[in-house]
Amino acid sequence: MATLRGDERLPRYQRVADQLRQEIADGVRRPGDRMPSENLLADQYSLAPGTIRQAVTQLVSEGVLERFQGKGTFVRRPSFDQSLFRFFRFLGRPGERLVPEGRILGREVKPAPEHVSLRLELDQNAPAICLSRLRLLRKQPVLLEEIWLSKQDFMPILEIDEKKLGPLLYPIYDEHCGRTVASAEEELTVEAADRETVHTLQIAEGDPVIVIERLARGFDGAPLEWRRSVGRADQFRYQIEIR
Amino acid sequence: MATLRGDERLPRYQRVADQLRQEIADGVRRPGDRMPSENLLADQYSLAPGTIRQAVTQLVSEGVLERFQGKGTFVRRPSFDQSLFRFFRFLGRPGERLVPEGRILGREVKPAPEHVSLRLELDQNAPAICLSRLRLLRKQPVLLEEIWLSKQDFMPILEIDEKKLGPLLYPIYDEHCGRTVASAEEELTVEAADRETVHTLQIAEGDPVIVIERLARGFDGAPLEWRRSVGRADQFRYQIEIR
DNA sequence: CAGTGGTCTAGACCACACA
DNA sequence: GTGTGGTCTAGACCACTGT
Repeated sequence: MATLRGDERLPRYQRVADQLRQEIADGVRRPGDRMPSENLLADQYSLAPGTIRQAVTQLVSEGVLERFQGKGTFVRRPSFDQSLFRFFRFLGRPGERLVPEGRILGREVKPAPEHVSLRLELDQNAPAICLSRLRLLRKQPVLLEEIWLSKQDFMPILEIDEKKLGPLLYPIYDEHCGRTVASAEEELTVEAADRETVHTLQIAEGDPVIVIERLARGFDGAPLEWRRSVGRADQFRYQIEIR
Repeated sequence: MATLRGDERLPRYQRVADQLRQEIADGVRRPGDRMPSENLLADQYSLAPGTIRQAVTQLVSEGVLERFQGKGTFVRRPSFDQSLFRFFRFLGRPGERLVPEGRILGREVKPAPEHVSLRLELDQNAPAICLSRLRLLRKQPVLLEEIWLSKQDFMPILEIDEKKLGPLLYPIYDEHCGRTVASAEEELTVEAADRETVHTLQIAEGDPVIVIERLARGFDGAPLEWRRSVGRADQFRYQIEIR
């Protein structure tokens, strides 16, 4: 028997949805987990199955859950890999996807600059983790990334073997820190390459670079990671659908 | 009494949704129109109100309809203005929105090149309408656009006063041609400015420009307009949310 | 087979807009 | 008050998955 928390003035399906979403954000239910059946939830909350169904439908449309007829309802595994691949035409034959190599250049703990601590909602001067990573394709550098994390939440990152940090970070946040990235906001601009970038990306000074700033959030909307990626503009391609 | 068309193997709410969506794409119901009440639709189709509700809910989540409690359900007026504004930081104080001036440079009828006729699903060598437009901000050119339309569907565009074509085209497609743009796919790349662009945008040869290719579609997904916009990269900023 | 989600029905009552 | 959409119930039957 589960208790329905939250504001009593809200509709019941909304309160159920909020509660389940929070359980997922808190890691009580993890990506891939199977949810209780709708009938069981209905019994537990003493609500009609239709009401539970409405709550689950909302979480499905938010991308938090996935339903499979006959099998059950599961916490969705977010896959941000695709979003990375949408950025760059990463050469290769059309349709072919090359996994870019990742090389960690730095891993430090230091106070985050103000524009980072503001977005991550950290206290001013609170210690933060800063990673630098270079991404290469066929040994060619294409993207330089600066990644900021709250030290408090991502401590295990400091202990992990450098080789494992290479290609994909979000599964590591998930497995080692219990934090799942569920959504993100990105901002794209074009700038002229500065001295340092010129060197690491092996381009000419003043060549255009694409700058992608991303704030990644958990299922409950709390900010988890801020990153700034600088890439060769001549390799850049971004596709998007607008509704 | 309305007849339910479409594949009988599909669920009824799906067939209702398809039918209503098609009526909207065909202009039988126009943006801003009020839909029949859910109870009336239920009577007309001889279905339970809940089934109609499911169909309407789907169209709302697609962005085709809007519900207002107590008032009714309406065909949504798509507003693509905002998407234009998301592209450029258009200077001004933060939050301020300057409406860019639009100046038509050309309006011709000619066969579309292959990459255009393919995307607009036109017959090879079928006549098409091609508009060139320059967008300025505080008298400063920022964006050069090449816009392609099917001649058959957009004939009235050829007769309209040039001044009215200036700022916003989509309301004109709507009012004069009965075609509503409901969604679009965009692709962004960075290129070096060519001779012609250098001249019209008043930048230096080789300066980076942002290229936005857009295919706009109607409510039923049929392609309506293809455009290629070239803008100053130093004015460019794109914000997007990923889920 | 039993258990899951998917569709559909036929109501009840509530909240809001408008005349 | 009447009519709209919003919430909620309590079922029925179907389609699919796994045992």
